[in-house]
Amino acid sequence: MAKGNVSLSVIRRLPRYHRFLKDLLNAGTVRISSGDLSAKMGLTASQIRQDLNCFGGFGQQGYGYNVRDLYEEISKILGLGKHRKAILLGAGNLGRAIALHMDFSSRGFELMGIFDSNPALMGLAVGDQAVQDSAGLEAFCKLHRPDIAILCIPKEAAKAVAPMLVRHGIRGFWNFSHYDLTLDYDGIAVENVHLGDSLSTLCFRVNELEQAESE
Amino acid sequence: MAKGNVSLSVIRRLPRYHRFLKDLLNAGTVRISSGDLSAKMGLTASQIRQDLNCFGGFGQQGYGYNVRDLYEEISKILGLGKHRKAILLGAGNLGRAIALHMDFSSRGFELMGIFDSNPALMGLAVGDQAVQDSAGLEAFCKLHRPDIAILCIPKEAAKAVAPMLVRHGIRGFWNFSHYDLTLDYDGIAVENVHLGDSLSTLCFRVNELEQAESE
DNA sequence: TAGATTGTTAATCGATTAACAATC
DNA sequence: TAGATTGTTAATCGATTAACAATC
Repeated sequence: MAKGNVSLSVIRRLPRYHRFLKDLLNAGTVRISSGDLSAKMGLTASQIRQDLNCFGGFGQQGYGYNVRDLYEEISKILGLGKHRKAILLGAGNLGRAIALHMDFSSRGFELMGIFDSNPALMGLAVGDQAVQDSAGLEAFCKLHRPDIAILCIPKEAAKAVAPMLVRHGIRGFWNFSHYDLTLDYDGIAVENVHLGDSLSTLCFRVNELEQAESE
Repeated sequence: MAKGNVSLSVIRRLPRYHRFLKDLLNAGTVRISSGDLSAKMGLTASQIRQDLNCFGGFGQQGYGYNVRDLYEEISKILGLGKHRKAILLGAGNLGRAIALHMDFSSRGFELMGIFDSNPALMGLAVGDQAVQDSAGLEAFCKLHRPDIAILCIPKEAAKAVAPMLVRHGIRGFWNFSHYDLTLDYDGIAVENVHLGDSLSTLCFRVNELEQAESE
């Protein structure tokens, strides 16, 4: 399945393929060619074939790709359905929304615990969980060995807690904080979600379009 | 200031420069060289100089860059501090968190209204706003002419409401839904935040690291 | 078999990095 | 002036696109 090192650009497109294939599957489509899929997704057919062939030949000449097979292959490649253990740090607005809004289980994760240091939030119900005191976080990690940590805490708190998490075997961070984990840790997967940066980018692009218009 | 067309890769780095410069400014740093900044940010000095020179020569040979000046230049380039009008569609967990968590005003936006179609949410207070009925959305748009719409609604709802928003002059979408706006509209800025895709990518990368370890 | 479409190699394009002359 | 560091051009690298032989 895996073929050496696949570039991050390719990997980042996989979840999107996965989504489109799921829709096709739900719509009852049995087969699709790279050409048809490219039209639906706004990519080139070449890129789709190139991307998929990083992982193996899933198609059939003259026919295209079987939607269900390809969907399941990509699920496997992504490693969804592994039930890794996740913990969430920070039960503020964003943290609570992430806990309630995301479908963790369909993406190979189980949310095992929600932690915060604010006494006012202790015991607060968030979905089927109760917010726990960060004071117990290290003991929890020792006992349960979570695989990934979701950081919905301020920059300084993230910086302070990260070494402990790494020491206890955390393998990935889903990082909503402004702390630059990538710079300090090696061999650990970090996915940054910088919402503020995204909004700033939108601001730039709206201005750019407006300027182009008035010229 | 603007120098023709700047690539999206460069633009996406600007908010990050902006953040680091703000930190330097708060720390009282007066000047910084591309070399020092590159070490802090994990980039090459070359790239920093290349990026900045898309917009003009902000440095001084033999000295480097003045932190405050550069910070303000980038603010200007991004167009922060313009007070554009934003509306938020979808007052679910994610929508409410975005409304409460983001600092819109420091990024050139003013959140003018929050809309939802769920009767149970009507009038609910979210920060200093109350959730309004989507039934009144078109009239609101006609009257207030919002610049951007934040979509925290399901795919089908996004698809249904987008044409109306575009008709009333929306210039940008901050899109948290799975609807692919980019495919249907031209000349409108779309920033997608696909949280699910990001989580799936993390899943892949954690697996990849683990496999590499066991080899 | 003929038509369609893949898998894969080669060509192109764009982005990053290196190098260095200009200059503060 | 000498040292430092930019702005900018040239070289490298990687990603995307095009082309086509293989083959279902």
